[in-house]
Amino acid sequence: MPHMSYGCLMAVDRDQVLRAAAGLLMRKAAATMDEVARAAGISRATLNRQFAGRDALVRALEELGIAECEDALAKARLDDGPAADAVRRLVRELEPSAGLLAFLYSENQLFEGDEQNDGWARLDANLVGLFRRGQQAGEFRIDLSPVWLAEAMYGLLVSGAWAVAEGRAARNDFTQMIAELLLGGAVRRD
Amino acid sequence: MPHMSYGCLMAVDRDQVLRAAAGLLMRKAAATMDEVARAAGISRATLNRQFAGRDALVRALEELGIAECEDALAKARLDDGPAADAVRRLVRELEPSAGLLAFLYSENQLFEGDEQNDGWARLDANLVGLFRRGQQAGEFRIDLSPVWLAEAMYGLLVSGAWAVAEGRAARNDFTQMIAELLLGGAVRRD
DNA sequence: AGTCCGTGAGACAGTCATGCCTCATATGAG
DNA sequence: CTCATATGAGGCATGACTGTCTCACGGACT
Repeated sequence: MPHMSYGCLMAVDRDQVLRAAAGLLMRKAAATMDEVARAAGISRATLNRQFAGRDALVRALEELGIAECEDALAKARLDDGPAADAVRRLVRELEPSAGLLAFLYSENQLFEGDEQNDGWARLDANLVGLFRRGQQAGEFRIDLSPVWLAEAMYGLLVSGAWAVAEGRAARNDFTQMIAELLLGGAVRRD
Repeated sequence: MPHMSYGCLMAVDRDQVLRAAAGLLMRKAAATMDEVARAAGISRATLNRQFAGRDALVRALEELGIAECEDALAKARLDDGPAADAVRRLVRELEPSAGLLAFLYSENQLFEGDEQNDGWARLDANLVGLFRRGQQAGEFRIDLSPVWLAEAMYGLLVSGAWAVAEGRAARNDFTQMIAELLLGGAVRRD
């Protein structure tokens, strides 16, 4: 039976490993388990002790992504105030998770097996609900479906993460450029 | 020496194979060469005769994507009329290529090898130029960089392709929903 | 009919990632 | 100090994909 201090350290390590894996896999989705381990600063053996196989790692990454999104949704208080402000808060809260989201976005393997984590469905429902609320309040245009707005927001988050990762955009502009484009579009307001 | 009719048929086949490969790889990026061959209705042997290895296939897919984008850019006449209309024309012309673009978007393997096809750079330059023109003409807002607008357009095309592929959006709405969101955003105009 | 050529099917070895194993080591607990 | 535990290093067997080969079949042209 492991000591409590060990258990505690393992939890920290597990999270660090997950972060490092996400950072690497975002840039190189076909990375070897050995590369992932090296990126996390641990050996392949330890990585395999913590995650039984690549599937388990990706699944854990998915769980982490869902948990972070749920945290962001909670912190953004989607039901408070104007929907546009809620969107801005949400994008800001989602920024640290953008890299992980970008990886999960490209990992369509997950959705291939028909059993997909229902956490995404819950998140989608909340997001769609936010855009629907904005429409019903007269804030948002009604010729774009809430489902599409949610999907587009996800896509813009991924694009933003890529643009920042490749140096095509400044990290400080992340929240602004995504939220402003999603809300206001490219055409100049008069 | 192959007969002319053979050469002609081979060209058609090559394109059909590329289409089928794009259609499959968009949904399952890790598909086997055998699966790709079966999706294209040919045997693995023939697939390997047409494309020497997986790399060659992906490279050919990339070439096809670039060529289609260049065609779309040419047909959209980016320099004619209001920039917003040019964007709408471009999205419409790009629609048939959206699936292929979605695959290439997730194939970050390409950009890992530092030698990336400069066709993308040319396309980027044209697209960025379009948004810059819109800004200079006072059509587009200037607080969003042309580079980001181009990146966002690419991301929205991919998101749209996914939404259509998963049945979350109607194919008929593709052009409209992308162009309108990119140009006008979610907030209702007064 | 005869010939050519593309194709499909199958077999083959080579390569690589994976998962599991053992062993030596260092660090922390008692 | 002694011991336990997690770790790193390395080896090994398995499985999957790949690239290439051979052979037989069928269609097209002469």
